[in-house]
Amino acid sequence: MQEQYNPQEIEPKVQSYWEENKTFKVVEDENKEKYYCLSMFPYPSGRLHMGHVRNYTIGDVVSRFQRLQGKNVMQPMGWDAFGLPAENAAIKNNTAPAKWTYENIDYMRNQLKQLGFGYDWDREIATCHPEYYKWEQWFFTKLYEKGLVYKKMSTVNWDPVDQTVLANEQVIDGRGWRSGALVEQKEIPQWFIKITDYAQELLDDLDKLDHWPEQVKTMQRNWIGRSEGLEIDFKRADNGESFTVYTTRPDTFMGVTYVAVAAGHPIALEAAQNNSAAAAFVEECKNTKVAEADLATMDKKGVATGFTAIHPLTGQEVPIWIANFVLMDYGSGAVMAVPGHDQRDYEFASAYGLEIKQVIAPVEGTEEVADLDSAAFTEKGVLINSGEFDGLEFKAAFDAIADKLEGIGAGKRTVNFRLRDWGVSRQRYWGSPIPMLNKEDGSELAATADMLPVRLPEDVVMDGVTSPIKADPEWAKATVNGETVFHETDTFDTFMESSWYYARYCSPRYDEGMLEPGAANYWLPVNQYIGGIEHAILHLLYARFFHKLLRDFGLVNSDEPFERLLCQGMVLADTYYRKDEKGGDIWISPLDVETEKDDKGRITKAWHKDDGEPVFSAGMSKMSKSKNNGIDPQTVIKQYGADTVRLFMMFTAPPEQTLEWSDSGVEGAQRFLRRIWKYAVDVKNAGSAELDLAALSSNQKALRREVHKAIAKVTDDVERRQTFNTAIAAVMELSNKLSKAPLDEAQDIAIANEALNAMVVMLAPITPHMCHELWSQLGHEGDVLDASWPTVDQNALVEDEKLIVVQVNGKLRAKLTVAADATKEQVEALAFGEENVTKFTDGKTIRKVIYVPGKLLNVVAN
RNA sequence: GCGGAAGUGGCGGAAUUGGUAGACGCGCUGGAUUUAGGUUCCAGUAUCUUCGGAUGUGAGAGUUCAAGUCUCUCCUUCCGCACCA
Repeated sequence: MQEQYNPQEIEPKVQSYWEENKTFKVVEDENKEKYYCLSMFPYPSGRLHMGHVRNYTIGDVVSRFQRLQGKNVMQPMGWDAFGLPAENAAIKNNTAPAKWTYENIDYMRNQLKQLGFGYDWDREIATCHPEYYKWEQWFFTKLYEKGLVYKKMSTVNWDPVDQTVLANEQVIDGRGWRSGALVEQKEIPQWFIKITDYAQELLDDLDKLDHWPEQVKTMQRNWIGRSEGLEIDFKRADNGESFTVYTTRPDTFMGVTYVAVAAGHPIALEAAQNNSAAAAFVEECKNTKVAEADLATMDKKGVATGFTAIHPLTGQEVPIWIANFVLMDYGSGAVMAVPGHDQRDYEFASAYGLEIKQVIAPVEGTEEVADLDSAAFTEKGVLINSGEFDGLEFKAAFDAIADKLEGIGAGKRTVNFRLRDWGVSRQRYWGSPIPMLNKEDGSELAATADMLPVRLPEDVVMDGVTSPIKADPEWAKATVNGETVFHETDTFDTFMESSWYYARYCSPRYDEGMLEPGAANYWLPVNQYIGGIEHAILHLLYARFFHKLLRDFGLVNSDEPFERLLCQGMVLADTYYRKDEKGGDIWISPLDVETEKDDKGRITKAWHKDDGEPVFSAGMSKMSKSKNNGIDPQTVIKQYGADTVRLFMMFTAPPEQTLEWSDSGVEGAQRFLRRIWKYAVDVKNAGSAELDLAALSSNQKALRREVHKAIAKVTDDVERRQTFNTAIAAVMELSNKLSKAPLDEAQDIAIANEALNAMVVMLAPITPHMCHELWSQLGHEGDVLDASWPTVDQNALVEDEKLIVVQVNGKLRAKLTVAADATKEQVEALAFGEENVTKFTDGKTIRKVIYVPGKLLNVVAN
């Protein structure tokens, strides 16, 4: 056995072993418990970044741990290969998105192999392959047949110079990123999938997801946003036409002093025709981004339409306004405004001098105050100034007003969802073509089975503005039953591909259908899904939705795709900058910066390695190109090896928190691996001995207790708590103790061997290359992955003595070692024998003595 | 704006059910080994201190024998918001 730990030699050797032995290839096996561990597949952007390394290390640790539990583990990997960045890169590098993507995939696959991740590469998929998107297109046509897909006009960001649709990301400060033109809103026909039909089930089934983070479930609940309210019909005073508003607060109905409609609402458009102020405002509202955050933070602005509406109960006329905060896509595009009891309505009314009427008063006995001179009173309370409804509280008022309106045919109780139908049309090239056909008469039909897949041409030239399949009029032409039809030239939202890839991994090459039923139902649901918290809402909601669609088509037999979810945190690094002549920031890579510290370890100086001139620290932020603080995994692997990087990632922070990159932390991780290696060498040189429990001295028993305590803690930390950092800390603590223990007597050596074998297996999921090598060096036949996880000897955990903490008035005053079965009286007697206890109780009356058996004694005295 | 999360030594973090705050690692200080640098090993390392102790988990209040942990108010930072993936 080599004296020194040498990862550069071990890692390629072990990786070849895995490859040659197909160690991670799996097939369905009814005799074994299955475990499907999935990490979110990457977008093939070029090179792996540290966020990927963290994500996939967690997945690999879980997979290898489960395999060591004897399960049939599937861990696949693939590529979320469609998307906007490929188009941009292709334009920039004068290549085609397909070529760029495939090259990236080849490079990144190799990087993943160098990190030692145990994937079944025979299951690899790339979503841009026609064999993959074919089935997604097929499924879409089935959804169309079932009425779950429809076309409607919807708003997009429109660049009037480039004559193209922009993604939100391509709109910077309200302007197109290439042209610099002011972006407009434009309505174009787009395809939608009826996710709202499943809103209630998507909400209800969150309760089944016991192993999802509570925060993710809460975010999804809020996103779905179920509310119970009332649709109310108002009639225009001038022409009697009615329009609908939706409210969740019908109790405030008698406080309505105006009505607000979105700029795209028919009433707004009508007003714009004969009112120049309204026309100008409608025009102005076109110049905003479609992102919700932008809408919500805009100044509340509006203009009167000049029309009035009749309040259905009082008969009063209230003005109709156009307001920029009313969303056309949500509800009916119109709201009733109650400025007394809604803060947004209040601000709008204050700005435009509209009436503010109080109709709700605080419930008596509460400390709430309604001061309508400063703000709206938005709490629920008692109705006032509401005629026959005065004195009612929220629930009673809701029902009374709903009954009344339903009685006169002016209202209807409704359940509303904030969730909107899923718009899947994108006007971009690098995506799966939407398998729909347009006839010359304007009607539509789904692509027929023999037309699938509708192939995206890969050998194209990007002009930077128009999608190649839109630019080529020949591409769209097709014939159905002798009639000329035109393919839809929009492509799918890339969330379509990522909504079902987890299922395709079960039968990735199956060509008879979307999923091979036996395989899908063997492996699904995914036992453990791992990915970034940024996907907490959209991706995870769409995938849950898709799973329910697959179920309703009989393709899977479960209700939910992901049993257990872990959302890992971001990877941060130091940022440093200098100012250029114009005062702009020049970001300097942390790799180029050196620092000096004072005798407390605080950084006192930082300078650039090249010129020695000072640089400024801007703290830690997410690794990114813009801050120039990315650390390339490749460089670090080359220097320290994959095991060190994996260990650092798992040790430095719990998986769900942000992780701060630190070069010295990486060195610390390597140090630990070297110590383990050295300990293995020492133990091997000491020879072997049979463990004889009866022959153990009390020190040996105590050491062995530490070994088994560590096994218990590591097992619980990895399996239940998923706090890999504390699991590693426990192994470090154990290794510190072991390396200080003697290796002289036979039983010293027996315990050391037991402990070393346990440590190698426990570390195998995290640092698999080193442990693979150590396992065989220690004389074991076969792969460490086929070893069994160490078991806790409960007898070894039994303690003869306990440490009792003695407090006086809650402050620590003494520590006692007592027999494990000592009674409260015995402990108390011992405690009062302690000088430091009597010192603080002298002259005081003992009020109470609290005893927590085996742990703590607190004397309350005054 | 709405929604979610997090604030503990010089730093990353630990404390799992309300019971010894700071495990483990980094950094730093001192020492040993080394021609030197690096490596490795040993010891120390929350703050203040009259050396008895006192204080200390973002700020302020509360519950409790006991609060990092529970309750309320506030502050700060980070993440998501439907066409980035």
